Amino acid sequence: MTVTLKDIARQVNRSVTTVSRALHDYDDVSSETRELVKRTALEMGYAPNVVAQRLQKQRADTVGLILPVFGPRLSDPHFGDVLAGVAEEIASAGFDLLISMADSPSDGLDAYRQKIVGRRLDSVLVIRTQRHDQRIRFLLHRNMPFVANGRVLDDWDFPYVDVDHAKGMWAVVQHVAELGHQRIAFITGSPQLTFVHYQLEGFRQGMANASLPTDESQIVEADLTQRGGYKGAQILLSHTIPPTAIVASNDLVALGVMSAVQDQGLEVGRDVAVVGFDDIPMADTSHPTLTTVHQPAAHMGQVLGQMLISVAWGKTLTRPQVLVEPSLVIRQSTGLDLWL
Amino acid sequence: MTVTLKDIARQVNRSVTTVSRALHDYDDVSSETRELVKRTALEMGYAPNVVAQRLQKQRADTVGLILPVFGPRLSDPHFGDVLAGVAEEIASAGFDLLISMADSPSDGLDAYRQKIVGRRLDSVLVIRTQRHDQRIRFLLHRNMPFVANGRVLDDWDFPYVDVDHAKGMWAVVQHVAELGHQRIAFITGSPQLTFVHYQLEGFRQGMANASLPTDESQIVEADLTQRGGYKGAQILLSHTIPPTAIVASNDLVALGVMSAVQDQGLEVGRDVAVVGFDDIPMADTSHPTLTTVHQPAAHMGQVLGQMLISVAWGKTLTRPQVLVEPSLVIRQSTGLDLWL
DNA sequence: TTGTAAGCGTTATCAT
DNA sequence: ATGATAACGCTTACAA
Repeated sequence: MTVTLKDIARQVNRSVTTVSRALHDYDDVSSETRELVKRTALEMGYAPNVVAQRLQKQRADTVGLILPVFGPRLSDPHFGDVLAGVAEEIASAGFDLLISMADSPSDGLDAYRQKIVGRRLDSVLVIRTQRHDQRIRFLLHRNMPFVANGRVLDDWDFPYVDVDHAKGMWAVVQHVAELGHQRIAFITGSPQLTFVHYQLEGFRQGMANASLPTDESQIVEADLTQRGGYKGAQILLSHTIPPTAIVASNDLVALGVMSAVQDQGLEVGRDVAVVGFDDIPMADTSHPTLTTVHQPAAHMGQVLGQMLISVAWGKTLTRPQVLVEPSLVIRQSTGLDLWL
Repeated sequence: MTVTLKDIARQVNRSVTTVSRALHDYDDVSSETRELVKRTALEMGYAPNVVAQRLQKQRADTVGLILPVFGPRLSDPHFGDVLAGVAEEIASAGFDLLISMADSPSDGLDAYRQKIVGRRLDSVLVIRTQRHDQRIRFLLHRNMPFVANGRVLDDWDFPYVDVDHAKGMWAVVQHVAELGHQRIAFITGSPQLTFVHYQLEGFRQGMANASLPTDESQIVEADLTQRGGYKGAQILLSHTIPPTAIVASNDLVALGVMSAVQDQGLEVGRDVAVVGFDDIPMADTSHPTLTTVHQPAAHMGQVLGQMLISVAWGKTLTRPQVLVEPSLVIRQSTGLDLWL
């Protein structure tokens, strides 16, 4: 059925070795043979068996991503953009992206073992890092090439790309406080997540810097989805003294918040200011448009992709830790003109 | 460095064969040896070399997706949801999802050749089908296992899962016409795409059924993104007689349309009705919420996943062609209450 | 119950 | 310029 080197060899009356070398343009094969081999290969519809090549070469030319059970879904636009950047970048180096889902809730440690030790992957992308991330501990311990999209709180040395969430959130609070808001609420994801941790840090520092007290009851934890934001906002708005501004851990949550605010008959930007994080495309076309913190998702994906390829090749990275500066994008949901 | 069967064999003083059989629970190996082997394997941190297993077994346990150059981006929520369904489903069968990007604009025919003939993939998912799709022709011709998410216009027999776009769009027009709209515009993607073709068919039939003339200048082609929708709406609204309703090929486009409408100082649902297609999560939290055609994305993904595994195993499908009934979801963007 | 040997398709080494 | 041989790590007849 499938055409192998052996088939071609038989056809052209040469050895398998010669055929292999001819196809790879080795210069110790006569031009006639080379031509003959190449033509025959084409005619017979030959394509190399990548699996065999890999067994021989001991490389997989593949970057892996293991989706944690409680991680971002493939349908999260920000994550999708990062991933698109990664895929694009590694594709240009001939690498593929292998996505598997962690079956166990143990963050897929088993999956890592199986895929990486099993030589199926040359390097691994770790996403949605946690404050003390078992996956990273495991990968470091097994000495496996990986790059993380996010940091950890432990003092470990490993390559990552992250946005400065603390600084971003600090700028958010600053902006909202300058608009005159005093009761600023925050809908977060699990504080186990590193980026949430840093956002909280930035939030608290921002509040302190604006001489505002941080009311812990104004900080609610929710699923990092629109539904989570909707529910979180409902809780906050039902307080006897509801907040006048609601800040969210990401844009999806913020969109849910806007929806809840509007369903209460309130106007976003006038009655309640809303701020997100990520700057997904939706943030610019929602109504009102969403004030948020911009993350260069695709670009970060590309950087991640380059790093993943470098570590896959065993190179040492010239710049293993990349911390991207976020930027505040002020739009209608904080109703700038109305509050000044 | 890496632990192989040979290493274990040496350690326990048995042959590689015995070790292999012990690990696979063959019953012709003594329980003592089995225990010994398994314990040693665990201690040594053994994980099978999947590449070698595959070369031997001649299977890849991998489903492939080759992203066409002009296809949906990973950041498209609807597509992400479908893909999540696929990934989830095939993961439970121990399959992985391999994503590569077509480098050539030739729809990735080369990529198909390389990956499938190269035995790297057991089956392939084809997305965003075109009216006469070269990829499908190629796959059929090479007799390769695949499942398409979408149909073609040629009379070919192959497995697919699709939504009845014609029926969905027909229902949209029906709904909008019943609200009293006469000038109904349509922002589409390229008519080369099968789903756009069927949407156009449904649109025209719906218009005819409502005794409305189809004005071709009211049908504009755009990128299937929010930006595309924004631009398309701008064009339509600048007509001397602008439409009172704008229907879009998907929700992303519709969200862009809403944004453009609102930027013109018009109110969506009152001045201009807007309808999308897909029912992405955003459609429910946008402001106003978006009337759209629901597609059971995750479910379709799961069905696709099951079919992909079946064809990968060479099984014949009991139900190779699945056409899902869409359902109209009426929300605020067609301002039902206002028009009645 | 265990071991030997062949083979999956490819590439690298060493002869010729 | 070409070929024989071994090796990558694993599975599976077949033998013992």
